[in-house]
Amino acid sequence: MARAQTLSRNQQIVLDIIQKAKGPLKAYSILFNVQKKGIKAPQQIYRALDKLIGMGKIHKIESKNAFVACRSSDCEISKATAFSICESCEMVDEISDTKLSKYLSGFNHKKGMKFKRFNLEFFGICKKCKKD
Amino acid sequence: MARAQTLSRNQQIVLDIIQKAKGPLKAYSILFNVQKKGIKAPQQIYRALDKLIGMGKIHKIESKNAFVACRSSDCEISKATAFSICESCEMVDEISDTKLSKYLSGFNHKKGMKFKRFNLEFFGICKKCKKD
DNA sequence: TCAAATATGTTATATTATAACAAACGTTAT
DNA sequence: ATAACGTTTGTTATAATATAACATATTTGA
Ligand SMILES: [Zn+2]
Ligand SMILES: [Zn+2]
Ligand SMILES: [Zn+2]
Ligand SMILES: [Zn+2]
Repeated sequence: MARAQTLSRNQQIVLDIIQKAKGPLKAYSILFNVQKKGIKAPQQIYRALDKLIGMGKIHKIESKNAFVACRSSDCEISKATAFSICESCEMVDEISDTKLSKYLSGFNHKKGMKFKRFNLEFFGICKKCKKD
Repeated sequence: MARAQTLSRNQQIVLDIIQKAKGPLKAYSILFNVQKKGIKAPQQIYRALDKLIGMGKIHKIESKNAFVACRSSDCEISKATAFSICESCEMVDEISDTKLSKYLSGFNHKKGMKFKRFNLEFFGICKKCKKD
């Protein structure tokens, strides 16, 4: 069983650029940024992204088709993710709120479905954008 | 001010097919299904989808890039949406739980951002799929 | 050291979504 | 009525996002 504790070359390159970024990055923007490092095809990016998501190192912001580094130590397996998203500047902030997370993790569907995972996205205008 | 109480031709066609569907529909699958009615181009579908979303008649399931009819009378403006999604059969069910909705609508970000809207997606295996 | 699993490189293609422009239609005010 | 306005439609082209398929290389571990 390959419990990938260590990242492969491409995975590390992709993770680095996502972690350094100020905001969410799109797959093709990552691709353009790493072409100098020898990565040439979308597949290579998407494969790294998939693995990194699986490890909980990054998250996908579904409403934006973009990727952010995980800033919380809680969600190593990305089972319970929540984000705040500014509709003006595109800023994304990972929410780690224990109460919220517990509340949602304990939430059960009336129709008897047991949830394994959730993703929550809040939208609004961030403080910085409100000033303008 | 055009308060579209009434749907346009294409909007009605697209809404009809989404409402009749058993599960979420993708834009291009809608397109193929309405070509007999004279709709020929993706633009026509996406324009109708945008308007219908704006009216709260349908919702986009972000993690699937697919669209479902609104089954709840609560979310006329799609400000507070929650879904349960089966990872096996792709079934999507809109959750309308007043307590959940109130809890999330009242949730405020620590960093002072005021939320206008949220979307929540739960994932698991539905009852029907569990039996297999 | 050999087999299995994982990662890579590469080309091609599928899927999802928007841009741009022209024409038709439906209101409403004059 | 008719001009003016906003909205909807039709249409062609293209952009952006994501996966298929296959060959090779590298790592892991029995
Ligand atoms: Zn996280
Ligand atoms: Zn902002
Ligand atoms: Zn709804
Ligand atoms: Zn199911």
